[in-house]
Amino acid sequence: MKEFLRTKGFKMTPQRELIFRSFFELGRHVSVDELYDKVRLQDNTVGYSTVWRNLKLICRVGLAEVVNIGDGITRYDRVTNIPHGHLYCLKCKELIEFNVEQIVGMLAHKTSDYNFTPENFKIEIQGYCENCRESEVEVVEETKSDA
Amino acid sequence: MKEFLRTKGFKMTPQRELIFRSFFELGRHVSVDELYDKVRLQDNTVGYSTVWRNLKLICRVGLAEVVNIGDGITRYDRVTNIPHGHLYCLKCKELIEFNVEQIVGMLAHKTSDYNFTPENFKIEIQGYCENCRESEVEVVEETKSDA
DNA sequence: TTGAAAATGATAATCGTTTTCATTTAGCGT
DNA sequence: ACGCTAAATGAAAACGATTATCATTTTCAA
Ligand SMILES: [Mn+2]
Ligand SMILES: [Mn+2]
Ligand SMILES: [Zn+2]
Ligand SMILES: [Zn+2]
Repeated sequence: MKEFLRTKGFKMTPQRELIFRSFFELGRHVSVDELYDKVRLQDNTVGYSTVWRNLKLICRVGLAEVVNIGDGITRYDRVTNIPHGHLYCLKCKELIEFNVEQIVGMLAHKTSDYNFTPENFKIEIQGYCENCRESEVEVVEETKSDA
Repeated sequence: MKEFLRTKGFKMTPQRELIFRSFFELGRHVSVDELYDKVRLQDNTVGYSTVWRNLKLICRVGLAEVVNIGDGITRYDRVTNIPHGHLYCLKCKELIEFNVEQIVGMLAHKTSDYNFTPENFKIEIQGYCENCRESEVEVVEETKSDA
């Protein structure tokens, strides 16, 4: 990792190493606060700015990307070899990942119609998960009588 | 429109009427500030809060939905009969719409594997438009500094 | 070893969003 | 038409996540 960063022109530091390691341990959909908390468990001198900046760095070197589920909190998702989209449950806030390899392929083809060069694809579906499905109907019904 | 809102339990006001009309005149990807500016051209007594609240109302009654292109500004897009995705140019910030009717169909089918009930689909592709394609490489090199 | 460039940490600034609250208004029932 | 109540408004402040600032420390290549 140190070498990987060096070739990209960045230096390695103890804080950076801890932050990177902690991020990959957390794995998915990591917010700055979450990562900060995890990092502080091992070293409570690391600053918030440092965590934030390194999270951006992880993105810049292509190891993660931003995922925004609409709750106002920026989360960072490690980049996987297989592209995935997100199913976001509006009720329990669960975030399910699903394979979008084929769909990305089709989208990539579609963008060529616009002479557009894609860099990344975001496919996010909001709705209701298996468990929250029933209560969805109730909510809709309530909204009616509400009005 | 007045009747439409009344059936949903909302009142009509001169401000609301102006805001709704202005929103649909602007059409696509409208930020609060943009709408506020447009509204103020016709009535410079309308408050920012009122514009913001009515934009939310337009969403609540199903006439618009939030679109987030990652620049930190929430935009509101009128709901169209045909679902569309967005091509967002990372350089010139252009926002191109494209048809995703077929893809949404496939995604809807895919979600059933997860017993997930979709409510809405967000398909956003970041990249470089025709005009900005060449300078893409340079940009990546430049983006490497503190804060 | 050493100097330039980068990184850090504390803090403050920024900025879009949301809330608060006193006041006004819409529109229903009478 | 009138009065009432819930909704809507507008000014301002609160909020909160993100980003910038800056003095200090650290890395690493020469
Ligand atoms: Mn993910
Ligand atoms: Mn659009
Ligand atoms: Zn759920
Ligand atoms: Zn462009």
